[in-house]
Amino acid sequence: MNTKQVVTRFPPSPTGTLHIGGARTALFNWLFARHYHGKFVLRIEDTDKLRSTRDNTDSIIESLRWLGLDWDEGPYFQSQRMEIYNEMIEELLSSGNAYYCHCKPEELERKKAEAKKRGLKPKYDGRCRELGLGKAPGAVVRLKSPLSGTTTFKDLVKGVISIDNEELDDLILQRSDGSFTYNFAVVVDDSKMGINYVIRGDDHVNNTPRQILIYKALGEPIPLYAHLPMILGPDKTPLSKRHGATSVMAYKEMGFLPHALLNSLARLGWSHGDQEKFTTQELIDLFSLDHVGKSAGIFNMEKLLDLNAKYIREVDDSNLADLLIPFLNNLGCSGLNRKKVKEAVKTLKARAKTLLEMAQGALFYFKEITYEKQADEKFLRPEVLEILEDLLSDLERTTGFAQEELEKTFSTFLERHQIKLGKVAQPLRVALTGKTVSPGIFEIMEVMGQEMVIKRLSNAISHTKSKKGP
RNA sequence: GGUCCCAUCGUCUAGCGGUCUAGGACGCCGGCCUCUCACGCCGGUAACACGGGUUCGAGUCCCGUUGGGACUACCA
Repeated sequence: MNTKQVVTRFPPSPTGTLHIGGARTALFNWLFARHYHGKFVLRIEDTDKLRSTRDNTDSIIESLRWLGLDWDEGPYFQSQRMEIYNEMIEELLSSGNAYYCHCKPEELERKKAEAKKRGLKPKYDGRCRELGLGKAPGAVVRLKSPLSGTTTFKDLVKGVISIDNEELDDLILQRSDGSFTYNFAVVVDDSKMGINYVIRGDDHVNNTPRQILIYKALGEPIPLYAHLPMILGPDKTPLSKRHGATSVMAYKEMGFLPHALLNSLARLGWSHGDQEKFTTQELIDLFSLDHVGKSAGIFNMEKLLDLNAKYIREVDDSNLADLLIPFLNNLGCSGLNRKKVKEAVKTLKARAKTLLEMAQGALFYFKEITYEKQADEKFLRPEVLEILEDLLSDLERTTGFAQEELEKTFSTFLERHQIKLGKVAQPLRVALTGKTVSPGIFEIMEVMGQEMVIKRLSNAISHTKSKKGP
């Protein structure tokens, strides 16, 4: 039995915000670590000084927190680990597993182009490999990798993958400006941090043999790998900024619940029979790499929307009100009465797929309304004036504004006029909300309260009267 | 070009040689419910890329074809 603790990691590069693909990678690493009661490490790969920003780092961290993906160690910053990389370079140099190369970039470029033209592999020719060159301005450090043989690893999702070492050339570990390359830094960090499961995007499979070679040169144990399939946009190309909303924070702003996103991400590439909905605990208990699919998938917005709607319905009214208030504020509603928001939420929760949508649907409770043109023309007609006026006087007279009481008031009203509810419901709805679509009229009347209902109804009546003309 | 990876309904997927005339979910289309819209409920639509093997038997294993994708940087 292997008693070694599982250690996974998520190493975002702060050259952008956390996007859907990154979030899924983080989630799988997190789930795997939690499932095995292991450790989840966060490491910021900010070696690209030009493109890495503090804002992006903060935003990535905020996104992870929002999703509820907590880490046990870190965040580490690669930019603060230069001494370690340097030490490792020295070690490789002295063990003969790496060497200085003095070749000029332009020269290499030229050779590469030439090789390509002749249909050969554009790889480094190993000119400086055995020269025993020393440090010099413009020199880089290269890995002395095996010329023959194959490098094989058993990917936990893809199976055995092997590649001839001939395909790999002596890759650069340290650049001429002293900085370190990605493949090198990753291996050093993963190794130093004790990462034993590397779960990452599919786009790294080709890097894996190179990294394994570095582990071997370092004499360090090689982790187990699991490569996750890519997430594609609707056009079947890898998800990118072009696809609009790809950043996790954008989903927050659109009114998605973090758990809905999480659930949705989990189901993209992983499955557990026919189950679609999972609590976080179920995800942790059930997650395993052998039910991760091998093929790339398209991120399905419709399904996320549906899941989000389902989860919204599960949140209790009071919490939902708290979640909704910021969205309402953004839409210009201030000084909100929390209790009224809660009552409003009750009427809206089955009708909104996102918090934003719900806030928009709740606006008529909290802001002055305007009549939608179509609604106005179709339902606020002089023919219904008489009925509306009579209804208004009934509503003014009644003392009960709870739903059941309103229903009673209405049934006697309808009986007196010998009409069906359908006849008054739509005009009344337009009068109260300005729209033809809303929650049930009794529900909204109760939430609005007598005063507002009477005011809106009389406004609608005078508005309709004004249409008659002289 | 080379190397590597991938291939079930429109989409996410179940399927780990027989239970598959291929199941679930989203979407879409009907219906019921009904004061509108939703919710809910009921029903329907729709897929194993192709061709060879292996086997008594293949969606499931092997090979090839085709089609996607990744990598091929002194980016990560």
